[in-house]
Amino acid sequence: MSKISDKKEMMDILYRKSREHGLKITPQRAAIYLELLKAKDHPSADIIYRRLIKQIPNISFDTVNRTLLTFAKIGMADIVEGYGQPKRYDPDMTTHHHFRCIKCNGIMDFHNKAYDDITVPQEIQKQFTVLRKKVVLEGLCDKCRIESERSGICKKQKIHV
Amino acid sequence: MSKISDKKEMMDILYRKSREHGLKITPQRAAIYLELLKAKDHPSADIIYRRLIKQIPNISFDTVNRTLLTFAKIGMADIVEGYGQPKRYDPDMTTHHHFRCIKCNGIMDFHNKAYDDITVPQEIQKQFTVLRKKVVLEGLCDKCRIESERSGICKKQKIHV
DNA sequence: TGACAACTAAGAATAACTCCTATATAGTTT
DNA sequence: AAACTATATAGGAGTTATTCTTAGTTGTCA
Repeated sequence: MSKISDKKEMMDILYRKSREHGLKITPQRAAIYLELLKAKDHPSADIIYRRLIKQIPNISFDTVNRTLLTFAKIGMADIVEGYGQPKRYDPDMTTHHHFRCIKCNGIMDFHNKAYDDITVPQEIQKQFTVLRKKVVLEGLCDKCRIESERSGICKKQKIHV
Repeated sequence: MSKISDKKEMMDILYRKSREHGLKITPQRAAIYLELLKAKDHPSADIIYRRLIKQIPNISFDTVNRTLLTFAKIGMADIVEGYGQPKRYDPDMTTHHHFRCIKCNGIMDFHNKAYDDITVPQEIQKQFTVLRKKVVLEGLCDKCRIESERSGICKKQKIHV
């Protein structure tokens, strides 16, 4: 749930950042960025691709994937932490935090002042240059919790997460 | 840097957890678990596999991968947050936090009382069942920072992270 | 407006799993 | 301690996600 209010302002980011890094602004790149801004679900390259082919039927997956990686490199998007499987992108570059459901892998953004203000320990500051900090909460979303309960508390002898 | 002092105690976990879930203790499984305990680098299945074939030459990658996933399912290992690419495992199940280098992808564990004690916001508690919480710090490790600086502050027209 | 670095589509190649199947074996049960 | 059986295994095939290659195209800057 990115708090992106002004799309024009966001497109300025595309122009400014592209210029800064000597990158060209192509129709594909602009479309990919708009699609990412629109998305609230931390989409993978494949999902963005599938949304885009409706408007640009012959865009290639590689272009989408490459462009999203470029956005991540120049600080126009973040790759959100996942646990294997496809990379997922987030156009919200402001400090925010994540709740992740360990069952459905859904990630929910949230903002929290106290979390924003955590201080980096001395021992870490000495060894590393910290550019970003975030709190990751993990557990079950309501939907998955209810499902787990419905499917029986704990069938003995069977693994289930 | 997992704080694992007593390997015998850790092997007990293998026996206890396996029994709990009706899983068999095979030589492969024990070897995979020992190898994971030994590792301090949050290895991927492939890395564990390559370390193991030295002692068990005909072990299959699938067995290693499947077993590590099983460990994660029954709470004997964690899959650490990654950004695409292979899943990486951590045998340290105690609450701890991560620093991740955005360049070399190295992950360093650290413990911090203040971070352990952060409280989950009401809005999250209402919607989700939080099972775990951790702070993820991201940036550059010393090695990569020095390398970035050496390769020029910012070659214009070139992207580099 | 022309040079050229950056970009593109399409498809091939690679990486990282994941599934399939026939065989083997751990942990009972007898 | 032999038989049983659910689970595990090796090896290879299949799948998914990503990256590379190539030939041709297009923004940008001079």
